[in-house]
Amino acid sequence: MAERDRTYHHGDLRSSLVEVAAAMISEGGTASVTMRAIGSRLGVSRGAPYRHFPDKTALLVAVAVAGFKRLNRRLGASDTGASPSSVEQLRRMGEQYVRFALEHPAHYRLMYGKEALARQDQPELRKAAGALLENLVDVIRVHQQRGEIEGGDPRAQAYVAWSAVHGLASLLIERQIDPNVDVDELIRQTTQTLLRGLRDHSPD
Amino acid sequence: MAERDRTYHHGDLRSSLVEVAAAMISEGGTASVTMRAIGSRLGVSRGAPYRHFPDKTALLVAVAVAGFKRLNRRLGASDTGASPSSVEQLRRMGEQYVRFALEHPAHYRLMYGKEALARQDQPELRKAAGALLENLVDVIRVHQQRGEIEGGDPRAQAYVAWSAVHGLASLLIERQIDPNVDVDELIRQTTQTLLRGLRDHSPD
DNA sequence: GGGGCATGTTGACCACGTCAACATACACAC
DNA sequence: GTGTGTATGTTGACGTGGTCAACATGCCCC
Repeated sequence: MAERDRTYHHGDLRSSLVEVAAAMISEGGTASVTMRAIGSRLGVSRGAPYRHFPDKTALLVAVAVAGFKRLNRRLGASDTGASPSSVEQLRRMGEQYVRFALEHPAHYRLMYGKEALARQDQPELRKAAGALLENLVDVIRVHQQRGEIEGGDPRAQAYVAWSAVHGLASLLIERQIDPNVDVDELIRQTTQTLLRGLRDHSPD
Repeated sequence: MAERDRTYHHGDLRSSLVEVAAAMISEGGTASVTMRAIGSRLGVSRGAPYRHFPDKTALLVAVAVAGFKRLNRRLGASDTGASPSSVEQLRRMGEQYVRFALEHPAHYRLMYGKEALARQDQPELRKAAGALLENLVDVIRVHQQRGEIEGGDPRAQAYVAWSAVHGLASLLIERQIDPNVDVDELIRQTTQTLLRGLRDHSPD
C-alpha cells in the first residue's frame, strides 16, 4: 500500500500504521489487531509503533478519527448532491450514513463502541465526531429556513436525526435485526419516519 | 452479596459469577473484568469459573442476557403502566429504555457493542434481545389497532423505534452528545419526533 | 565527517485466558 | 457408617499480547 521503499527507516510509518490497522480491523475484527501483527505486516518490529503512538489505544484513536473523516467526506458528497431540492437530500444523507456503517462494520464499531477510546476524553476523536455533527446541524438549519423542517433548536434536531441513523446502523451491525428483513426498505422507512417527525405540523 | 456460607464448595458459584461480573463491569468497565479478579472477589481461584462457563465470553454472554432480562422487565413495568391511554405509554417505554442505558452504561454497552459476543451467534443472547423486540412489536400492534399509529408492518416500525432509542442511548453513553444539553429534554424530543413520524397522516 | 536526534530493534516483564493434572467433598448405594 | 463416583475447586504451566528500557542505526545539518 505505502509506496515507500523499505530502507531501515520506513519513511512514513505513522500513516502506514493507521492504514494497516484499519485494514486489519476490517479483515479480522478488532481482536486481530495486535501491535506485533501490525508491525510484522509492515516489515517492522513490534516496538516500532511506539515511536509514533504512546500506546495501542492512541493508534486506534487515530484509526477511528480517520474513519470519521471518511464518513464525513462521504456525507458531504451527498450533501452538495446534484439537486439540493427537498428533504430528499437529508434522506440521502441518512442513507449514506447507514450504508457506510454496513460497508465498514468493524471500523464503524471502533469509531463508536470502543469503551477504551471513550473513557479517556480523546480530543481528536471528539473533534472528528463533532465535525460530523456540525455538518448535520448546518444542513438542518438550511432545511428549517426552507420551512421543510419544524423550527426550534437545530442542534437538538441533529441529535435526534443522528440517533436514528446511528441506532439503525448499530443494530444492523450487531445483527440485532432479522436478516430476512429488507435492509434497503428498512433504511428508507427509518429516514422516512424521522423526516416526518421533524416536519412541522400537528398540535403537540 | 451472595448469602451462601463459604465452604470449599461455594454452593452457587454460577449465579454469583454473573452477579459479580456485572458489578465489576459497572464499577470498572469491561477491561477490569478478569477471570482472576472475578474469582478472587468471590474467594475462589482463577480456574473455578471454568467449571461453569467454557470461557470468558460465555460468562459475558450470561451477563448480557441478564441485562436484557432486566431491561425487559423494566419496560414491561412501564408497559402495563397505570393508564394505558394514549401514545404516552409508548413514550414512556422509550424514556425508560434510554434511562436504563444511562444508569448502567457499561452493562448496556456489553449487551450490544461487544463484538466478541456478536461474532459467534449466541442463541441465548439472540433470544433475550428477541424478546425485547417481540414486546415492542406487541405494543405497537395495539397502538396500531387504536389508530394511534400508522398501519403497516409493525415489526418494521418496531425496528425504527428501537433504532431511535438505542441510537440515543448509545450516543449518550459514548459521550458523543454535548454534556450541556438537557438530557431529559433530548429524550423527550426524540420520542416525540419518533411518535410523530409513526403517526399516520400526510402524503409521503 | 561528525555529532545528535529520530527512528527501529531486541530482550524482558507482567497480566491474562486457558488447559491439564491434581485435590476435595458431597451424594448416593450398600 | 463406609465407599466410591462425580461435581466442583486448585494449582502449575503455557502462549499471547502490551509495554518499557537498553541498545542499534542512519539521516540531517553544522
